[in-house]
Amino acid sequence: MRVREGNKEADILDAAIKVFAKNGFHNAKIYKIAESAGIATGSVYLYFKNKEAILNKIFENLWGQLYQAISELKQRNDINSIDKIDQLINLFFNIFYNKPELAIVFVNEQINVSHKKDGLWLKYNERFIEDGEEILTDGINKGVINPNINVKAFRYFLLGGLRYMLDNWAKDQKALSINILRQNVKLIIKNGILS
Amino acid sequence: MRVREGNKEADILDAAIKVFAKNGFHNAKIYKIAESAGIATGSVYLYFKNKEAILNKIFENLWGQLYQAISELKQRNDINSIDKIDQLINLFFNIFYNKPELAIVFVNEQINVSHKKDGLWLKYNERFIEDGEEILTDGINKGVINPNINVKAFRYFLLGGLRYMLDNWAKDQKALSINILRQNVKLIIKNGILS
Amino acid sequence: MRVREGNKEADILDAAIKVFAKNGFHNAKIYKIAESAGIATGSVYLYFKNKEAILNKIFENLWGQLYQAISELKQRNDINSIDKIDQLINLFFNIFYNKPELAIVFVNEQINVSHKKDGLWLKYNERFIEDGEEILTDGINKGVINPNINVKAFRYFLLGGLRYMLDNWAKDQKALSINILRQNVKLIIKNGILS
Amino acid sequence: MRVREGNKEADILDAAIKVFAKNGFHNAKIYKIAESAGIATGSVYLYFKNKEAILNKIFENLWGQLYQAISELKQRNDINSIDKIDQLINLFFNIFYNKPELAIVFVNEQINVSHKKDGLWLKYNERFIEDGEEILTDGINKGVINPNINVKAFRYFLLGGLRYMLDNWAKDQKALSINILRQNVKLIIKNGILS
DNA sequence: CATGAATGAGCCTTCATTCAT
DNA sequence: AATGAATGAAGGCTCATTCAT
Repeated sequence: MRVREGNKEADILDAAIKVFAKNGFHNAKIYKIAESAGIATGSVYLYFKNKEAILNKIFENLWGQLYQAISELKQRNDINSIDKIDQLINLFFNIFYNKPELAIVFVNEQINVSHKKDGLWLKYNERFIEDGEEILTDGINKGVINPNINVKAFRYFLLGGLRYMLDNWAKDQKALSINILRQNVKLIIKNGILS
Repeated sequence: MRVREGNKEADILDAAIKVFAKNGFHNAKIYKIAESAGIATGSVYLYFKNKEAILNKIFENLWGQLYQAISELKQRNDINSIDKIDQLINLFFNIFYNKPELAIVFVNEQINVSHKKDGLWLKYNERFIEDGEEILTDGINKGVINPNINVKAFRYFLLGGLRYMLDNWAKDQKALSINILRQNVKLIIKNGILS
Repeated sequence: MRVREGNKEADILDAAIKVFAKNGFHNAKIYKIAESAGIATGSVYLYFKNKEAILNKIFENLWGQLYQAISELKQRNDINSIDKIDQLINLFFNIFYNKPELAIVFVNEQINVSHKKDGLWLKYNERFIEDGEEILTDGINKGVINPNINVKAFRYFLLGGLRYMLDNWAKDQKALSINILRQNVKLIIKNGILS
Repeated sequence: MRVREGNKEADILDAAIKVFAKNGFHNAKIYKIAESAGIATGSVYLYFKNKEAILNKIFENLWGQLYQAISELKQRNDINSIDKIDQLINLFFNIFYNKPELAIVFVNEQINVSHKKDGLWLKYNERFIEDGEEILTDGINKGVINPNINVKAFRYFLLGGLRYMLDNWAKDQKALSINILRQNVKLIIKNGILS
């Protein structure tokens, strides 16, 4: 039998991230992904049921990583809630630091991932949200975070802000350093923009 | 494209917003838009060159409106920069207050709008950005806004946060009132989350 | 609007019968059917949901015709059961007399027709069988048909014999006249082969 | 194609009969046949040139058996023509008695067997037909069979009837015993259905 | 001989766009 | 202007067959 050299599944995922980032999910052609992965078109289907399953796997990996990290973060006793949110922000920048194409996919293709309950990414996502809200609530209860902040509203705003920053950075990395973005998020989130 | 009584162009745009919001640009069928607009499929092409042109027009209208509003806002002398940013935030919530479907299209389909230079929306968008940055810079110069804030980073963060909030609100309007969202953005932006 | 000339649905069915007869259902290409019908490939799908639906329609028409005919035959009072069976045999030969390709499809593609309950052909087929068995049972009860004949076995044998005859005739019409076949079926069925 | 212990060629043929019977030739997947035969997909091609060759072999074996049997039958002097036809009918029922799946393949997939002259099954088939017609002609000449019977028409009718009976029996063996079918064929063929 | 991963030709189907009326 | 039937390019996916091991 022919033995697989390397990891074809990973090759396909990497190729798909590139093609999805460049063309968007709907304009991404399977044969382009296969070409980029250095395999034949049909071989894609040895590893993934269909085009959507590739995108699902990308998000499964991503949200799995995000959930794993926030889960550990939540349990730490050595830092307070504000520092945990600081680390949470770092988390996003670190994950995408060397992967601008992944950032573009993360931000723009979430809408195309299947929301069927069989998706593992959805579970990770839900748990991530739970842990994130828990960190915030904990901060409010402990008096370090403004109790007037609505947890859900904060989540939307922070995540949305991060996503849009990452997307813009990824599309033109020279325009603005990722670290400037990181610092500004933290600054605004913690202190607002008043001088 | 002559516009008759009943304004079919507007009918098509309204229909397209509904269908784009529900299915996404790539899964939106022209015949569904036509059906929703109460005209025949082929008639869509009397008013728009193609599917993309419909989306372009939606964004042209939107960014035109946004530019118009920020332009006026910028020139006001009766309020300071912080209040102008306050009004800017209001602007977004007000525009989409009764148009959740338009919010969904605004947030999710920006990526599908042609970036060719012939697009009027792009000009409005650029000018909107210019005016927005001017308001912020002005605030910094006048000492009311923290000078450590990077103008571009702030723009990405605020717009991203607003977009994501609006998207989530639009998809489940009962979950969180739009005014809670509005208040929280302002609170966070101005004061941060520290208690 | 473009007005249909002739009857495209009928054109497609005729074309499909030709292509199915020549290549079999699974080797029949939609573009070949379209070509034969004088239309574009995509136009086939204006009239039929998919390839299978074309075959279904062919069988719906056929069994509808057969059911209609046997239904009338059953109710006749002017002829006895034996004559009804005689007419039943005629029925098959008459239907396919000028349509050898249809005969080939009828015999060979029945197996590829969907047996889902939504198929109208199935209802016609079931009713045809009911009426056929009724005619035979009636003949037995009235003493004109040998009571040792099993109704179902007879049905299988007669229909199978007719089908195979028609198939062979259709594939080589010069080899044996359809009327010789017709006479022989009747002869054998009624009297057997003993001299 | 060397045959080893366990006779993989036979295993493949048995597996193929099952899969062909269940799904039909065109919906039968090679990997399913291999799976059922307990070998790897690629190994099928060590024993058969391609999918069609498997079907050819099935028919070669079948028609070889049928030819062999009719050949012996033809030469017998101890029974008359009518009894030979009786035995001929038995022949079909006996061959498929314990092999309903083979019956289904025999009846439905004949159309998919290659008719290229290189097929051994075709020779057996032709010789079978010759011998069968000879038996009938002999019966006519000896006055035991009705001389009005057309030999070819009789062949079509009998074989068609038998095929269809076997197919229906194989698909629902509980509905009607194979022996009832057998008796009815003989009854009808010999005496007709008149009472 | 045996394996099963890899290949890639091939086709059904969709749907944005066109155009005869 | 309006219609909607007709078009046909395009691509996701299947699976018989191959071949490196």
